[in-house]
Amino acid sequence: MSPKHPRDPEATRSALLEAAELVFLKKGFGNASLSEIAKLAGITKSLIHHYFGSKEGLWREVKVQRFTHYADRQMDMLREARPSAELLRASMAFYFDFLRRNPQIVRVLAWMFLEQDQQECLDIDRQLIEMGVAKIREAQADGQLRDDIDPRFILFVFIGLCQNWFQDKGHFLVSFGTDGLPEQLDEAYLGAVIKIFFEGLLPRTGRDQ
Amino acid sequence: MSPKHPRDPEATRSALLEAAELVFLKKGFGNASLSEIAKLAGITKSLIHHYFGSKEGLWREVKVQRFTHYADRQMDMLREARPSAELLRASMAFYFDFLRRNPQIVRVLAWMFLEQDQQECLDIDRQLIEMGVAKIREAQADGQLRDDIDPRFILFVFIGLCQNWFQDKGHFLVSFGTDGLPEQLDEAYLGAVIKIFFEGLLPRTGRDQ
DNA sequence: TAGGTTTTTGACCGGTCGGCCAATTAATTA
DNA sequence: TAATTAATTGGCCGACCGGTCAAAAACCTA
Repeated sequence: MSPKHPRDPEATRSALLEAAELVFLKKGFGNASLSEIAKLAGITKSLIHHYFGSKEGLWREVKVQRFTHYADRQMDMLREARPSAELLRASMAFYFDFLRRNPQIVRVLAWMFLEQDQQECLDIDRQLIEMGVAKIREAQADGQLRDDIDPRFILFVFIGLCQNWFQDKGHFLVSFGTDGLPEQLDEAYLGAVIKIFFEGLLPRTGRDQ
Repeated sequence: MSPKHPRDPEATRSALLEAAELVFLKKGFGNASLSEIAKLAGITKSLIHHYFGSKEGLWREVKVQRFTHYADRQMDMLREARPSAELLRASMAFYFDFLRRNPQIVRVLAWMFLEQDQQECLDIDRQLIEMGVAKIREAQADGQLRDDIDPRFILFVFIGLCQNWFQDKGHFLVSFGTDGLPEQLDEAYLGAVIKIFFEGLLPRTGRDQ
């Protein structure tokens, strides 16, 4: 006779992680309670300790999981990007779109900032940045980007302009208003940012694009 | 004979607020405990309820206090800024410097994002934004800034580029490294950002500045 | 000085939290 | 099938949480 409660440790584990991410990202570490997470995952609180040792352990795992997923996708993008201004534009659109489809990562990064805690993801992150900086440096050497700005600042601004939108988009909606802006606000912002990022705010007097 | 425990309600109140800001901004609302705040302020927990009603009340007051201070200074800046590209540059430096000297506001804003809670400061904020947008629009009409970008996006990017630095500066330091960058990293970043923001990344072929 | 008000205290409450443990149930191995 | 291991449960613990309350202490007013 088959058991009434068949077991599936991996499914349990991932259900737990999923529930934990949901609750942690909504309420933050301190405000989240293990009982709520357990209930949402359909298991007992004790199982959390069985799989992750402690509340901190679970939170750490949630962050690492999200961050590595994030890093993997970014790495994919960087690998296939050839260094040129045109492809930097495309990379920006790609990165922007990734954040749009994975809003969790923006919250994870915000929590990491507030908790001053980024230790676990340092190595991956550094690797990511080295790749990005190298690409930009090449494009500068090619004369496709101005070379009087440190490539690290360029990359930082690149990332920040995208993240910032999804972090403060709500702020924009309620305080800036959307009168006269197109339906697809995300695209409109991205378009504006790309213009500013590449061409700047000052009117161009020459015939350069 | 003089009393052993002289009273000073205002001093108590502000000591309480100061301690609360410290603890709340460090740990967040959920992780902070009233006992810790009270201890730090040198008073009893009960006094918190006497002055602010509840933990939420105290947190709200901390945020409002910080935010209005922030808004006041920004308002000062906007009032005296004449609309021109040159003064937009100066405004950016001013705003940047304000954030540097008031790192708390960056954390407050981050907490507000994560808690989806900006209700209390909406009116002030909207007022601020209207002023900023008006200035930019004037500068566009004068031909000092390109006018094919919505001024709201310009203001948003303006603010974001500054905030982003102080939010992710730590990230920059550990992952980007500082080799070959000047001692005053803040200034170096500001300089780079101003270049990008106004002139863009693409090489300028004409003789325009 | 007498009476009333505000500030401050310390003891206390019910509730929830994270964590622990012994017992039970399912899966694995021999 | 028997023995072992892993997954899962429910009950329980001490600690701490935010909040309440009555009383003491300082201040104000008359």
